[in-house]
Amino acid sequence: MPPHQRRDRQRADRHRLILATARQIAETEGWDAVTTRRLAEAIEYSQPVLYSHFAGKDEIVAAVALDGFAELTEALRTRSVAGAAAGGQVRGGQVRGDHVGGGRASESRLGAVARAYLDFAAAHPAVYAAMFTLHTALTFATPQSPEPLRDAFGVLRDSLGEGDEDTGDERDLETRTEVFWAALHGLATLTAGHRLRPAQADERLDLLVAQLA
Amino acid sequence: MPPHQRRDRQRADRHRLILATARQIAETEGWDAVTTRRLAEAIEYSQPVLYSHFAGKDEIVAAVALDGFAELTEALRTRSVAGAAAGGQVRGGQVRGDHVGGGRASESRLGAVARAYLDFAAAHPAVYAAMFTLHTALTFATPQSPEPLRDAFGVLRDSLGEGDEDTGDERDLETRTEVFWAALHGLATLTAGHRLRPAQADERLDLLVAQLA
DNA sequence: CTCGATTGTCTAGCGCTGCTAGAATTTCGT
DNA sequence: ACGAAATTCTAGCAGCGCTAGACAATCGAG
Repeated sequence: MPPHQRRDRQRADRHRLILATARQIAETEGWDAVTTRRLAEAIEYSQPVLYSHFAGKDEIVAAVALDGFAELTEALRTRSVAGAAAGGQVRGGQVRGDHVGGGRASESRLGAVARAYLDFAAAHPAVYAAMFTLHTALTFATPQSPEPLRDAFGVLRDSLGEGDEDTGDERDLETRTEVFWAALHGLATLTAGHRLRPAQADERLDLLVAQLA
Repeated sequence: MPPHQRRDRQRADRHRLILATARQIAETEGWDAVTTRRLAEAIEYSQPVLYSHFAGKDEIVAAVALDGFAELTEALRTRSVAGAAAGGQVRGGQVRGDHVGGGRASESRLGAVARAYLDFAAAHPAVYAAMFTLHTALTFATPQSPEPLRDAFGVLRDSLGEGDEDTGDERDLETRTEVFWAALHGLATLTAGHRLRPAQADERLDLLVAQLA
Protein backbone atom coordinates (compact mmCIF):
# COMPACT_ATOMS: atom_id res chain seq x y z
CA MET A 1 0.00 0.00 0.00
CA PRO A 2 2.47 2.69 0.98
CA PRO A 3 5.48 2.98 -1.27
CA HIS A 4 6.10 6.36 0.26
CA GLN A 5 9.09 4.84 1.88
CA ARG A 6 11.49 6.66 -0.36
CA ARG A 7 9.93 10.02 0.38
CA ASP A 8 9.95 9.34 4.06
CA ARG A 9 13.57 8.28 3.92
CA GLN A 10 14.55 11.37 1.94
CA ARG A 11 12.74 13.49 4.42
CA ALA A 12 14.56 11.87 7.31
CA ASP A 13 17.83 12.42 5.51
CA ARG A 14 17.07 16.08 5.09
CA HIS A 15 16.15 16.25 8.76
CA ARG A 16 19.57 14.96 9.67
CA LEU A 17 21.19 17.22 7.10
CA ILE A 18 19.66 20.26 8.73
CA LEU A 19 20.96 19.27 12.15
CA ALA A 20 24.41 18.34 10.89
CA THR A 21 24.71 21.59 8.92
CA ALA A 22 23.50 23.73 11.80
CA ARG A 23 25.97 22.02 14.05
CA GLN A 24 28.83 22.44 11.60
CA ILE A 25 28.20 26.14 11.11
CA ALA A 26 27.84 26.64 14.86
CA GLU A 27 31.03 24.77 15.57
CA THR A 28 33.07 26.72 13.03
CA GLU A 29 31.55 30.20 13.27
CA GLY A 30 29.42 30.19 16.40
CA TRP A 31 25.67 29.98 16.87
CA ASP A 32 25.22 33.60 15.87
CA ALA A 33 26.19 32.58 12.35
CA VAL A 34 23.44 29.97 12.26
CA THR A 35 20.62 31.99 10.73
CA THR A 36 17.64 30.53 8.97
CA ARG A 37 18.73 32.07 5.67
CA ARG A 38 22.27 30.85 6.03
CA LEU A 39 21.13 27.38 7.03
CA ALA A 40 18.60 27.18 4.20
CA GLU A 41 21.23 28.17 1.67
CA ALA A 42 23.67 25.60 3.04
CA ILE A 43 21.20 22.73 2.67
CA GLU A 44 20.16 24.12 -0.73
CA TYR A 45 16.52 24.65 0.13
CA SER A 46 14.48 27.71 0.96
CA GLN A 47 13.77 28.84 4.49
CA PRO A 48 10.20 27.51 4.82
CA VAL A 49 11.54 23.99 4.39
CA LEU A 50 13.23 24.33 7.75
CA TYR A 51 9.86 25.02 9.32
CA SER A 52 8.39 21.85 7.88
CA HIS A 53 10.92 19.94 10.00
CA PHE A 54 11.19 22.11 13.10
CA ALA A 55 8.82 24.60 14.69
CA GLY A 56 11.56 27.20 14.81
CA LYS A 57 15.22 27.88 15.31
CA ASP A 58 15.01 27.09 19.01
CA GLU A 59 13.82 23.61 18.20
CA ILE A 60 16.79 23.05 15.91
CA VAL A 61 19.16 24.08 18.66
CA ALA A 62 17.31 21.82 21.09
CA ALA A 63 17.64 18.89 18.70
CA VAL A 64 21.38 19.47 18.39
CA ALA A 65 21.57 19.63 22.17
CA LEU A 66 19.72 16.36 22.53
CA ASP A 67 22.10 14.64 20.13
CA GLY A 68 24.90 16.13 22.17
CA PHE A 69 23.64 14.54 25.36
CA ALA A 70 23.56 11.15 23.71
CA GLU A 71 27.11 11.59 22.44
CA LEU A 72 28.32 12.84 25.78
CA THR A 73 26.80 9.82 27.48
CA GLU A 74 28.55 7.50 25.07
CA ALA A 75 31.85 9.30 25.48
CA LEU A 76 31.59 9.07 29.27
CA ARG A 77 30.68 5.40 29.14
CA THR A 78 33.51 4.53 26.80
CA ARG A 79 36.16 6.43 28.67
CA SER A 80 34.75 5.22 31.96
CA VAL A 81 35.51 1.60 31.30
CA ALA A 82 38.72 2.44 29.47
CA GLY A 83 39.89 4.57 32.38
CA ALA A 84 39.04 1.90 34.92
CA ALA A 85 40.92 -0.70 32.93
CA ALA A 86 44.15 0.94 31.86
CA GLY A 87 43.50 4.21 30.09
CA GLY A 88 43.79 2.81 26.61
CA GLN A 89 43.12 4.54 23.36
CA VAL A 90 39.57 5.58 22.73
CA ARG A 91 37.54 4.36 19.81
CA GLY A 92 34.34 5.12 18.00
CA GLY A 93 31.67 7.76 18.37
CA GLN A 94 32.30 11.43 18.34
CA VAL A 95 35.62 11.28 20.09
CA ARG A 96 37.56 9.75 17.27
CA GLY A 97 39.68 12.24 15.47
CA ASP A 98 40.09 14.52 18.45
CA HIS A 99 43.36 14.66 20.25
CA VAL A 100 41.87 13.56 23.52
CA GLY A 101 43.65 14.32 26.74
CA GLY A 102 46.49 12.35 28.21
CA GLY A 103 45.17 8.85 28.44
CA ARG A 104 47.25 8.36 31.52
CA ALA A 105 48.80 5.06 32.37
CA SER A 106 46.48 4.38 35.27
CA GLU A 107 43.67 6.66 36.27
CA SER A 108 40.72 6.34 38.55
CA ARG A 109 37.39 5.80 36.94
CA LEU A 110 36.28 9.09 38.40
CA GLY A 111 39.22 10.87 36.84
CA ALA A 112 38.63 9.22 33.50
CA VAL A 113 35.01 10.30 33.43
CA ALA A 114 35.87 13.82 34.49
CA ARG A 115 38.51 14.06 31.81
CA ALA A 116 36.11 12.68 29.22
CA TYR A 117 33.53 15.28 30.19
CA LEU A 118 35.94 18.20 29.86
CA ASP A 119 37.37 16.79 26.64
CA PHE A 120 33.91 16.62 25.15
CA ALA A 121 33.10 20.19 26.13
CA ALA A 122 36.40 21.40 24.71
CA ALA A 123 36.09 19.41 21.49
CA HIS A 124 32.50 20.46 20.74
CA PRO A 125 32.03 23.87 22.33
CA ALA A 126 29.04 24.83 20.20
CA VAL A 127 27.18 21.61 20.97
CA TYR A 128 28.02 22.00 24.64
CA ALA A 129 26.68 25.56 24.52
CA ALA A 130 23.47 24.29 22.94
CA MET A 131 23.18 21.75 25.74
CA PHE A 132 23.67 24.16 28.60
CA THR A 133 24.32 27.80 27.83
CA LEU A 134 21.63 28.56 25.26
CA HIS A 135 18.34 28.38 27.05
CA THR A 136 16.71 25.51 25.28
CA ALA A 137 13.34 24.50 26.58
CA LEU A 138 14.64 21.16 27.78
CA THR A 139 13.52 20.26 31.26
CA PHE A 140 15.86 18.69 33.79
CA ALA A 141 15.92 16.91 37.08
CA THR A 142 12.39 15.63 36.64
CA PRO A 143 10.93 12.37 35.40
CA GLN A 144 9.88 14.25 32.27
CA SER A 145 13.50 14.82 31.30
CA PRO A 146 14.38 13.28 27.95
CA GLU A 147 16.18 9.98 28.22
CA PRO A 148 19.63 11.09 26.98
CA LEU A 149 19.73 13.71 29.69
CA ARG A 150 19.06 11.26 32.49
CA ASP A 151 21.51 8.81 30.94
CA ALA A 152 24.38 11.27 31.06
CA PHE A 153 23.59 12.05 34.66
CA GLY A 154 23.47 8.34 35.40
CA VAL A 155 26.99 7.73 34.14
CA LEU A 156 28.30 10.49 36.36
CA ARG A 157 26.47 8.96 39.31
CA ASP A 158 27.84 5.52 38.61
CA SER A 159 31.40 6.81 38.45
CA LEU A 160 30.95 8.38 41.87
CA GLY A 161 29.16 5.52 43.56
CA GLU A 162 31.39 2.61 42.69
CA GLY A 163 33.44 2.65 45.86
CA ASP A 164 30.69 2.30 48.41
CA GLU A 165 28.17 0.05 46.77
CA ASP A 166 25.73 -0.73 49.50
CA THR A 167 26.53 1.90 52.05
CA GLY A 168 22.94 2.95 51.84
CA ASP A 169 23.07 6.71 51.35
CA GLU A 170 21.66 6.83 47.84
CA ARG A 171 20.18 10.24 48.53
CA ASP A 172 23.64 11.51 49.32
CA LEU A 173 24.92 9.97 46.10
CA GLU A 174 22.43 11.98 44.08
CA THR A 175 23.60 15.17 45.74
CA ARG A 176 27.25 14.26 45.27
CA THR A 177 26.55 13.70 41.60
CA GLU A 178 24.95 17.12 41.29
CA VAL A 179 27.96 18.78 42.86
CA PHE A 180 30.31 16.76 40.69
CA TRP A 181 28.40 17.75 37.59
CA ALA A 182 28.32 21.37 38.64
CA ALA A 183 32.06 21.44 39.15
CA LEU A 184 32.67 19.87 35.76
CA HIS A 185 30.23 22.23 34.12
CA GLY A 186 31.85 25.20 35.78
CA LEU A 187 35.29 24.14 34.65
CA ALA A 188 33.99 23.53 31.14
CA THR A 189 32.27 26.89 30.73
CA LEU A 190 34.90 29.00 32.47
CA THR A 191 37.57 27.33 30.40
CA ALA A 192 35.61 27.91 27.20
CA GLY A 193 35.26 31.57 28.17
CA HIS A 194 39.01 31.90 28.71
CA ARG A 195 38.43 32.70 32.34
CA LEU A 196 40.90 30.18 33.76
CA ARG A 197 44.61 29.76 33.19
CA PRO A 198 44.88 27.39 30.24
CA ALA A 199 48.07 25.71 31.36
CA GLN A 200 46.62 24.52 34.67
CA ALA A 201 43.78 22.45 33.20
CA ASP A 202 45.24 19.11 34.27
CA GLU A 203 46.11 20.46 37.67
CA ARG A 204 42.53 21.58 38.23
CA LEU A 205 41.15 18.24 37.14
CA ASP A 206 43.46 16.30 39.44
CA LEU A 207 42.58 18.52 42.32
CA LEU A 208 38.87 18.15 41.74
CA VAL A 209 39.08 14.37 41.53
CA ALA A 210 41.23 14.20 44.65
CA GLN A 211 38.74 16.28 46.60
CA LEU A 212 35.76 14.24 45.52
CA ALA A 213 37.26 10.81 45.95
CA MET B 1 37.06 78.67 32.34
CA PRO B 2 35.01 75.45 32.13
CA PRO B 3 31.54 75.68 33.56
CA HIS B 4 30.63 72.58 31.61
CA GLN B 5 30.42 70.86 34.91
CA ARG B 6 26.67 70.70 34.82
CA ARG B 7 26.63 69.21 31.34
CA ASP B 8 29.26 66.69 32.34
CA ARG B 9 27.33 65.78 35.43
CA GLN B 10 24.09 65.40 33.50
CA ARG B 11 25.88 63.27 31.02
CA ALA B 12 27.26 61.05 33.77
CA ASP B 13 23.79 60.80 35.25
CA ARG B 14 22.39 59.70 31.94
CA HIS B 15 25.21 57.19 31.64
CA ARG B 16 24.19 55.64 34.93
CA LEU B 17 20.53 55.85 33.97
CA ILE B 18 21.16 53.81 30.87
CA LEU B 19 22.93 51.09 32.83
CA ALA B 20 20.36 51.03 35.60
CA THR B 21 17.50 50.86 33.12
CA ALA B 22 19.12 48.15 31.04
CA ARG B 23 19.72 46.17 34.17
CA GLN B 24 16.19 46.63 35.42
CA ILE B 25 14.62 45.52 32.16
CA ALA B 26 16.99 42.56 31.95
CA GLU B 27 16.26 41.52 35.51
CA THR B 28 12.49 41.67 35.07
CA GLU B 29 12.05 40.50 31.48
CA GLY B 30 15.37 39.00 30.46
CA TRP B 31 18.14 40.33 28.25
CA ASP B 32 16.15 39.58 25.11
CA ALA B 33 13.79 42.36 26.12
CA VAL B 34 16.66 44.85 26.31
CA THR B 35 16.55 46.27 22.80
CA THR B 36 18.00 49.60 21.80
CA ARG B 37 14.54 50.96 20.98
CA ARG B 38 13.06 49.73 24.22
CA LEU B 39 15.97 51.09 26.21
CA ALA B 40 15.90 54.45 24.42
CA GLU B 41 12.20 54.82 25.08
CA ALA B 42 12.67 53.96 28.75
CA ILE B 43 15.27 56.66 29.30
CA GLU B 44 13.19 59.06 27.18
CA TYR B 45 15.83 59.67 24.52
CA SER B 46 16.26 58.46 20.99
CA GLN B 47 18.41 55.50 20.08
CA PRO B 48 21.49 57.38 18.82
CA VAL B 49 21.95 58.84 22.30
CA LEU B 50 22.84 55.36 23.51
CA TYR B 51 25.64 55.25 20.99
CA SER B 52 27.11 58.50 22.30
CA HIS B 53 27.67 56.69 25.61
CA PHE B 54 28.47 53.16 24.48
CA ALA B 55 29.87 51.78 21.27
CA GLY B 56 27.04 49.28 21.05
CA LYS B 57 24.73 47.01 22.96
CA ASP B 58 27.55 44.64 23.85
CA GLU B 59 29.35 47.43 25.62
CA ILE B 60 26.27 48.19 27.69
CA VAL B 61 26.05 44.56 28.75
CA ALA B 62 29.75 44.57 29.55
CA ALA B 63 29.34 47.69 31.71
CA VAL B 64 26.52 46.03 33.65
CA ALA B 65 28.73 42.98 34.07
CA LEU B 66 31.57 45.07 35.40
CA ASP B 67 29.29 46.69 37.97
CA GLY B 68 28.15 43.22 38.86
CA PHE B 69 31.67 42.09 39.61
CA ALA B 70 32.18 45.02 41.95
CA GLU B 71 28.94 44.25 43.75
CA LEU B 72 29.73 40.57 43.95
CA THR B 73 33.10 41.38 45.47
CA GLU B 74 31.49 43.58 48.08
CA ALA B 75 28.86 40.97 48.88
CA LEU B 76 31.51 38.30 49.30
CA ARG B 77 33.65 40.56 51.50
CA THR B 78 30.74 41.52 53.71
CA ARG B 79 29.41 38.04 54.18
CA SER B 80 32.92 36.72 54.55
CA VAL B 81 33.62 38.62 57.74
CA ALA B 82 30.04 38.25 58.93
CA GLY B 83 30.19 34.51 58.39
CA ALA B 84 33.54 34.20 60.14
CA ALA B 85 32.22 36.16 63.11
CA ALA B 86 28.75 34.84 63.81
CA GLY B 87 26.65 34.87 60.66
CA GLY B 88 24.85 38.06 61.49
CA GLN B 89 22.48 39.99 59.35
CA VAL B 90 23.85 41.47 56.19
CA ARG B 91 23.78 45.15 55.41
CA GLY B 92 24.33 47.51 52.53
CA GLY B 93 25.10 47.08 48.88
CA GLN B 94 22.98 45.14 46.50
CA VAL B 95 22.07 42.50 48.98
CA ARG B 96 19.76 44.62 51.05
CA GLY B 97 16.16 43.84 50.38
CA ASP B 98 16.84 40.28 49.31
CA HIS B 99 15.87 37.47 51.57
CA VAL B 100 19.36 36.11 51.82
CA GLY B 101 19.92 32.51 52.76
CA GLY B 102 19.93 31.08 56.22
CA GLY B 103 22.46 33.11 58.10
CA ARG B 104 23.37 30.11 60.14
CA ALA B 105 24.42 30.42 63.73
CA SER B 106 28.03 29.55 63.09
CA GLU B 107 29.43 28.86 59.66
CA SER B 108 32.89 28.55 58.25
CA ARG B 109 34.20 31.49 56.35
CA LEU B 110 34.38 29.29 53.31
CA GLY B 111 30.75 28.34 53.67
CA ALA B 112 29.71 31.93 54.17
CA VAL B 113 31.48 33.04 51.01
CA ALA B 114 30.07 30.17 49.01
CA ARG B 115 26.58 30.95 50.23
CA ALA B 116 27.05 34.64 49.45
CA TYR B 117 28.15 33.77 45.93
CA LEU B 118 25.13 31.59 45.22
CA ASP B 119 22.79 34.09 46.83
CA PHE B 120 24.12 36.81 44.59
CA ALA B 121 23.68 34.70 41.47
CA ALA B 122 20.15 33.77 42.50
CA ALA B 123 19.18 37.31 43.46
CA HIS B 124 20.50 38.96 40.28
CA PRO B 125 20.32 36.32 37.56
CA ALA B 126 20.44 38.79 34.68
CA VAL B 127 23.52 40.53 36.02
CA TYR B 128 25.14 37.18 36.65
CA ALA B 129 24.33 36.15 33.09
CA ALA B 130 25.93 39.34 31.82
CA MET B 131 29.02 38.54 33.87
CA PHE B 132 29.44 34.99 32.67
CA THR B 133 26.93 33.56 30.23
CA LEU B 134 26.67 36.32 27.66
CA HIS B 135 29.99 36.46 25.92
CA THR B 136 31.13 39.91 26.82
CA ALA B 137 34.56 40.82 25.58
CA LEU B 138 35.95 40.98 29.10
CA THR B 139 39.29 39.27 29.46
CA PHE B 140 40.13 37.12 32.45
CA ALA B 141 42.98 35.43 34.21
CA THR B 142 45.48 37.90 32.87
CA PRO B 143 47.05 41.05 34.28
CA GLN B 144 44.91 42.98 31.82
CA SER B 145 41.75 41.88 33.57
CA PRO B 146 39.72 44.78 34.93
CA GLU B 147 40.22 45.36 38.61
CA PRO B 148 36.76 44.29 39.86
CA LEU B 149 37.29 40.92 38.22
CA ARG B 150 40.56 40.27 39.98
CA ASP B 151 39.10 41.55 43.22
CA ALA B 152 36.28 39.03 43.19
CA PHE B 153 38.73 36.25 42.51
CA GLY B 154 40.90 37.53 45.34
CA VAL B 155 38.13 37.24 47.91
CA LEU B 156 37.52 33.65 46.92
CA ARG B 157 41.22 32.94 47.21
CA ASP B 158 41.42 34.52 50.65
CA SER B 159 38.50 32.48 51.91
CA LEU B 160 40.27 29.32 50.81
CA GLY B 161 43.74 30.17 52.04
CA GLU B 162 43.07 31.28 55.57
CA GLY B 163 43.83 27.96 57.24
CA ASP B 164 47.34 27.43 55.99
CA GLU B 165 48.82 30.89 55.88
CA ASP B 166 52.48 30.29 55.21
CA THR B 167 52.49 26.74 54.03
CA GLY B 168 54.11 27.94 50.90
CA ASP B 169 52.09 26.42 48.09
CA GLU B 170 50.65 29.60 46.69
CA ARG B 171 50.52 28.08 43.24
CA ASP B 172 48.29 25.35 44.57
CA LEU B 173 46.12 27.97 46.21
CA GLU B 174 45.51 29.62 42.87
CA THR B 175 44.43 26.33 41.38
CA ARG B 176 42.22 25.52 44.36
CA THR B 177 40.57 28.89 43.93
CA GLU B 178 39.87 28.20 40.28
CA VAL B 179 38.25 24.88 41.12
CA PHE B 180 36.25 26.47 43.92
CA TRP B 181 35.04 29.19 41.60
CA ALA B 182 34.19 26.68 38.90
CA ALA B 183 32.11 24.63 41.32
CA LEU B 184 30.24 27.69 42.52
CA HIS B 185 29.69 28.88 38.97
CA GLY B 186 28.43 25.48 37.93
CA LEU B 187 26.00 25.34 40.83
CA ALA B 188 24.83 28.87 40.05
CA THR B 189 24.18 28.32 36.37
CA LEU B 190 22.72 24.84 36.64
CA THR B 191 20.44 26.06 39.39
CA ALA B 192 19.37 29.06 37.34
CA GLY B 193 18.61 26.73 34.44
CA HIS B 194 16.45 24.50 36.67
CA ARG B 195 18.79 21.63 36.08
CA LEU B 196 19.24 20.67 39.72
CA ARG B 197 16.71 19.66 42.36
CA PRO B 198 15.70 22.93 44.00
CA ALA B 199 15.14 21.50 47.46
CA GLN B 200 18.70 20.19 47.79
CA ALA B 201 20.44 23.55 47.37
CA ASP B 202 21.67 23.71 50.96
CA GLU B 203 22.71 20.09 50.88
CA ARG B 204 24.84 20.70 47.80
CA LEU B 205 26.49 23.73 49.32
CA ASP B 206 27.34 21.91 52.55
CA LEU B 207 28.77 19.02 50.61
CA LEU B 208 30.91 21.27 48.46
CA VAL B 209 32.30 23.15 51.43
CA ALA B 210 33.02 19.93 53.27
CA GLN B 211 34.90 18.52 50.33
CA LEU B 212 37.00 21.62 49.85
CA ALA B 213 37.83 22.29 53.47
C1' DC C 1 -2.06 7.56 -20.42
C1' DT C 2 -4.55 11.42 -18.67
C1' DC C 3 -6.36 14.32 -15.49
C1' DG C 4 -7.81 16.27 -10.87
C1' DA C 5 -6.15 16.38 -6.27
C1' DT C 6 -2.68 16.28 -3.01
C1' DT C 7 1.76 17.26 -1.53
C1' DG C 8 5.86 19.76 -1.67
C1' DT C 9 8.54 24.03 -2.50
C1' DC C 10 9.48 28.82 -3.39
C1' DT C 11 8.77 33.90 -3.73
C1' DA C 12 7.71 37.80 -1.37
C1' DG C 13 6.89 40.21 2.59
C1' DC C 14 5.85 41.47 7.78
C1' DG C 15 7.59 43.28 12.01
C1' DC C 16 11.50 43.26 14.45
C1' DT C 17 16.72 43.86 15.50
C1' DG C 18 21.39 46.73 15.99
C1' DC C 19 23.18 50.56 14.08
C1' DT C 20 24.11 55.17 11.44
C1' DA C 21 24.01 59.34 8.15
C1' DG C 22 22.36 63.72 7.77
C1' DA C 23 18.88 67.15 9.09
C1' DA C 24 17.07 69.89 12.81
C1' DT C 25 17.55 71.80 17.17
C1' DT C 26 19.51 73.57 21.27
C1' DT C 27 23.29 75.65 23.73
C1' DC C 28 27.44 78.24 24.03
C1' DG C 29 31.09 82.03 23.58
C1' DT C 30 31.68 86.40 21.84
C1' DA D 1 22.00 89.09 19.74
C1' DC D 2 24.16 86.32 16.67
C1' DG D 3 27.27 82.86 14.39
C1' DA D 4 29.54 78.53 15.85
C1' DA D 5 29.57 74.29 18.10
C1' DA D 6 27.65 70.69 20.40
C1' DT D 7 23.62 67.83 20.92
C1' DT D 8 19.54 65.36 19.64
C1' DC D 9 16.20 63.48 16.43
C1' DT D 10 14.14 61.62 12.08
C1' DA D 11 14.53 58.35 8.77
C1' DG D 12 16.51 54.54 6.89
C1' DC D 13 19.73 50.26 5.89
C1' DA D 14 20.72 45.47 6.10
C1' DG D 15 19.72 41.46 8.39
C1' DC D 16 16.88 38.63 11.71
C1' DG D 17 12.91 34.81 12.64
C1' DC D 18 8.92 33.56 10.65
C1' DT D 19 4.69 32.97 7.41
C1' DA D 20 0.91 33.57 3.72
C1' DG D 21 -0.10 32.62 -0.75
C1' DA D 22 1.51 31.47 -5.45
C1' DC D 23 3.65 27.92 -8.04
C1' DA D 24 5.44 23.22 -9.29
C1' DA D 25 5.89 18.33 -8.82
C1' DT D 26 4.00 14.01 -7.62
C1' DC D 27 0.38 10.78 -6.89
C1' DG D 28 -4.02 7.87 -7.30
C1' DA D 29 -8.15 6.94 -10.02
C1' DG D 30 -10.48 6.20 -14.36
